Amino acid sequence: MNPITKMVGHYIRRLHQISVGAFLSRLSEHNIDLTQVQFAALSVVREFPEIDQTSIAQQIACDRATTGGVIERLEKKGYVRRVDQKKDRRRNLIVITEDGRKVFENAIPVVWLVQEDIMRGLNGVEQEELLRLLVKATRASNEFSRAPMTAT
Amino acid sequence: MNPITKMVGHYIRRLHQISVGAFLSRLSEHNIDLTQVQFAALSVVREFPEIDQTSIAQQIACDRATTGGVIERLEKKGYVRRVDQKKDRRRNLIVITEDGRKVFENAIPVVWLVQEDIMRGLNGVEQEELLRLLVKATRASNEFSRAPMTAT
DNA sequence: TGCTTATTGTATGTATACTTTCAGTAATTT
DNA sequence: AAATTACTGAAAGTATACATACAATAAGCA
Repeated sequence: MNPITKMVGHYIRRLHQISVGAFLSRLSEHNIDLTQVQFAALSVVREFPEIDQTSIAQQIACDRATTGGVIERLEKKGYVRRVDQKKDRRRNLIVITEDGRKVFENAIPVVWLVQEDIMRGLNGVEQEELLRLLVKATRASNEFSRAPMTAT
Repeated sequence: MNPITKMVGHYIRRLHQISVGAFLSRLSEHNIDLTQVQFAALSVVREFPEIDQTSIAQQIACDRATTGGVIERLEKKGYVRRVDQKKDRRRNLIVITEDGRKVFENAIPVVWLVQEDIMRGLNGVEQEELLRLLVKATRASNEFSRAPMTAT
């Protein structure tokens, strides 16, 4: 018996693969060109009208380098704009565009379907319990993570 | 309230980040140079003395391209060897080396510590329940995944 | 036997996700 | 005011993780 079949990390990796895959196929079914992380970034940019990349990184729990790439791809698709700021010239302020807002709103109902896809093997009680345990475990280890979430 | 804070996928991604991070720091504390996936691949190569890349891919649930890269890095470190086969010249047989065997065995106890790290916020009952739910959800969605696990 | 199909590994391109390092800029301290 | 420290974004390097396409090879079938 292979030791990996008893390791949580292995199943977390698997479920992450499944989650990413389900997200992509569901959204492309609806002709929406967004990844999971791009959706997360867009949701933050929408919520906070003028936000810089470092703050986005903290909200979506990616590091600055990764977040920079995510924003770059969103910008290339025309869903956000980078605005130079005069007050602090190190920072880019990221602003959602009309296209970005539209795509995000179209994506929301589809994204809820993905939740079902991921947990399709579990009944209602189990689904709630999995979410609860994931949140609890994540919260407890958040501070030990390289890119901790600093927002609630 | 940001919608991503209610999405399972978001927490699965977070816990995966935490898991990968914990794995790397624990193992580097013990001067072992292995990633989670490399460990998984090594464990399969050890269990099946003469195995080809596609079969490894199925066991660790990565696609062939990704697995090729993993094996390449393990080969570069001297933990596995690629052996040309005469019977079927498309296939490489992957064989674990003595170094690889040693590293793997040293890694095993450290890897168990990682399991604790990941679930440090949960009590014993919750830890078992999380593992159970992860296994159940993964199994149910396995067939829908791009790189399904074909081994038990 | 010859043709078609399937399989294996690889190459290329994209997207996360991190590390380190760096330049430019701002804030703080002396 | 000058020096130090901190912050911001970006660049380069590594490792998954996929899609797609391809060449070489093997297996199946007519």
